[in-house]
Amino acid sequence: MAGPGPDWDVRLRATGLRSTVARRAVLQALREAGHATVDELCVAVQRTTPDVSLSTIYRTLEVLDEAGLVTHAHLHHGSPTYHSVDEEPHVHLVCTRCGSIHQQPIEVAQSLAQQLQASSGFAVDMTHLAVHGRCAACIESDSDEGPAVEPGSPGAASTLAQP
Amino acid sequence: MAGPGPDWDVRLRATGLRSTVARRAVLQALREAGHATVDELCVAVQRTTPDVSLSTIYRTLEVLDEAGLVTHAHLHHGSPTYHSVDEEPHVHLVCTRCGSIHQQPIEVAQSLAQQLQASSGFAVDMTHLAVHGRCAACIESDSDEGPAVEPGSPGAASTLAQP
DNA sequence: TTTTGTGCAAAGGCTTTGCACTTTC
DNA sequence: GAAAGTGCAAAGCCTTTGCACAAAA
Repeated sequence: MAGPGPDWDVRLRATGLRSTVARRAVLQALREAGHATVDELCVAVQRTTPDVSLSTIYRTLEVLDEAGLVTHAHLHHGSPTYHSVDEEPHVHLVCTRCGSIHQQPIEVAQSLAQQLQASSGFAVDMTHLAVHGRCAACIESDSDEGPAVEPGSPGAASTLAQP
Repeated sequence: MAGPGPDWDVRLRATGLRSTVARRAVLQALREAGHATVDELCVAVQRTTPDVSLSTIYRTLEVLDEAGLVTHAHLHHGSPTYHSVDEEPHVHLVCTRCGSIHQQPIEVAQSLAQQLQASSGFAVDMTHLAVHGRCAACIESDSDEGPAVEPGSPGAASTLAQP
C-alpha cells in the first residue's frame, strides 16, 4: 500500500494546486510515515529535501488538508496529527496514560455514526475520530500498582476518570 | 442541577486540596457555564472574583482535573474545554464547519465503548470523547450551495471529507 | 507556624505572517 | 511573464515557570 512515488503531480493538479518540490515531498513523507505531527513530518521531509522550511510545511499541510489530500486528527494536546488519505481509514485509540496510539478499522464506530446520523443528522468524520481512554496494558499495570481509580465509580457507567 | 453554591469546601478537602477563593470561584463558574475554555473561564471567574490571575486559573484547572473535580475534552484545535463533573456525562459533537457543539448522552457511544473493550481491552473515557463532523444545518446549507462533498462517496462508508 | 496556593512578570514553545525571491505553468 | 509558492526572520499567541508574598490548616 505504500509504493514508491504515486502520481502526486496528477493528484495535486487535479485539485487546482501546483506541483512543487515541497508538496510532493510532504505527501511522500506522510505516505511513508502513515501518520505524523508537524515536527515529525519536518524531520522526515528534510531527510530527503533539506531545503524545505518549517513554515512551508505548515502552509503545505494546511493547503493539502483543504484539498483533501491529507487528513488530520487531534490525538494529543496541542498539535494535530496528519494522515495520508491513502491509508485505510481508521479510528484512533489514544491512551491518556502512556500516550500510545492504536488503530481500529472504522467499522467499530459505524453504529455510533449511524445513531448520530439518525438522531441528530450529524455526519461523523471518522478519520478525524480520536477516542481517548486507557489501553489494556495500562489498565493491567494500574490494578497491579493498586487501582488509582475505582473501576465502578457511582453514577457514570463507562465513564473513566483521569488517573 | 445548577444550584447556587454547593459544598465546594467539602469536596475540595475530600480530595486533599485546600479550599481557596480561586478554586471555589473556578468550580462555581464552570458549574454555571457548563463547559468553557480557559479564557472563557477566566472572564467568568473575574466577573465575580477579579483578582484571580490567569496563571492561577491554569494551575487550578490542572489540579482540579487531576483531582477529578473537573474534566476536559479537546473540542477545538488548541485549548481544551473544561466541564463541571456535576453535569450529566455526555459526548460532544463538534461541527468542523460552523464550530457548533452539540451534546449527546453517552449512551450513543455505549456500543462503541463495548466493542473496543471487547476487541482491544481499551476503556473509553466517554466524557473526553469529541466527535467531529458536520452538523445537520451545515449539511443542509452545503447542499443548497452545491454539495461540497458527495454524501455517499465510494469506498469509505461514513467517512466525511473536509470542505 | 508550617505548608500550600497565588500574583506578577518573564520566559518558552509552537504557529503564523510579511516580504523579497524563486518556481511553476 | 504572470501567478503561485517558498525561505527567512520577526511577530504573535497561548501556556508555563520562578519567586516573593499571602492565605489556609
